[in-house]
Amino acid sequence: MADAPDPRVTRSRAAVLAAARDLLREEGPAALTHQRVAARAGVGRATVYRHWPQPEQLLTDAMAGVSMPFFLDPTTPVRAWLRQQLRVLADELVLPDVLAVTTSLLHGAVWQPAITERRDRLAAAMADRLRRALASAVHSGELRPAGDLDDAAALLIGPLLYRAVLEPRRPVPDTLIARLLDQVGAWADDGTS
Amino acid sequence: MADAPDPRVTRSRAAVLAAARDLLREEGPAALTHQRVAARAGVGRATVYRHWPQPEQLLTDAMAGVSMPFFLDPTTPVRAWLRQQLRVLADELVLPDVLAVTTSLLHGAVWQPAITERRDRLAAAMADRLRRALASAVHSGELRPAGDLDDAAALLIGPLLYRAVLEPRRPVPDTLIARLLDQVGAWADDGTS
DNA sequence: CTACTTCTGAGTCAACTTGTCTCATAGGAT
DNA sequence: ATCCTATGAGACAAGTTGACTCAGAAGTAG
Repeated sequence: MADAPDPRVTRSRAAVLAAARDLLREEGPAALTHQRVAARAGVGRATVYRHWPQPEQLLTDAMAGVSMPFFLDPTTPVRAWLRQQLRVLADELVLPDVLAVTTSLLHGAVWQPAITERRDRLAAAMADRLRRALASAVHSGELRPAGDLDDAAALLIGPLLYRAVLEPRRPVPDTLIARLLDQVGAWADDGTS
Repeated sequence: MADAPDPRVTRSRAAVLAAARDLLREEGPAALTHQRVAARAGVGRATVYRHWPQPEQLLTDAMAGVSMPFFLDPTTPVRAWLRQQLRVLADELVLPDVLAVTTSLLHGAVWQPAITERRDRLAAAMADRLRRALASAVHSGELRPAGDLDDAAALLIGPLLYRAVLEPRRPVPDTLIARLLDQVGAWADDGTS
């Protein structure tokens, strides 16, 4: 039972992680050295080494602080839920914290196996959630799909990702989201246009 | 007139850039230190410093070696040309060299102004080329657009980018590309289905 | 072929960073 | 009040960085 967490440990970890998140957002993952994080957190350098012997773990934990709870708990009608989820995703993706974590994840995944695994889990989770939600809509008769449901993640999230990382100054209009929705298939008219 | 390029300079630059590209592909931009590049290129460390005083320039030049000549010189019918361009783009994006440059570009653009500018130029060029090609198709009556042509880049390239950086093990089937094409608008029947 | 200019690579050097270790001390449990 | 443990300060060797020097090789011009 790890039931008695020393308050000092809790405090140190929190301060370091907050500093790491700030540095990640402001200057990118390369700034997450033990020294800089320790200085920013107002903490001894040795303390950072104690809790995170390898800088990679520090980056991982800092990224984990920004979670991505998208496409969870679908509601009916699925179309309205999906529209709202895509809207939220588009808006969140351009937030500095989220963008920093996203690009660091995509970038790090190319060369660091630990991050590759994280990325794969995220991608699989998103694809799976979307597939399930859409499958339920198909089952209930709300949606007549226009193609493989396994492609839905790429089709729906892809354009939002493109805007966030390649054209960050162009916001995603609601009309674009509507277009993405229509592309998934034919939706039964539910009055929400 | 810089008409007399010293062969020694040419040779050194070529060797260093080749080494830099290899390192970028194999280990990412963080590996592009003067020391490692010099060692890999079989060149003196001072030589690398002479030509690229700042490591950032070295990264930029190494990335420039992998160009992205997509969506150039549209032909008619535009639909067939676009399908072929998307096919090539999807296939190229997963190549190690291209993927390394792409993710480094997206990642670096978040914090390094020089790379931000590169990314913006690339994004603007792709959007512009696509917009022009589609506009000509509209003008010739080949395409009846289903929405803003300025969104075409995000709609067409976004899903391919998503697959490349988030689901690199899932190839892009031709059926997905066909789906992307149909989403741009209604194409006049040209017999190529 | 000779004399010149320029680039190269090896090396030195100080400043800095990294990872490890020690130790006095303060915060927190009992 | 007493013990325990995490902390922060600092020391330390090893490695890296960026700047510099210099002899010699490569290339050019006569």
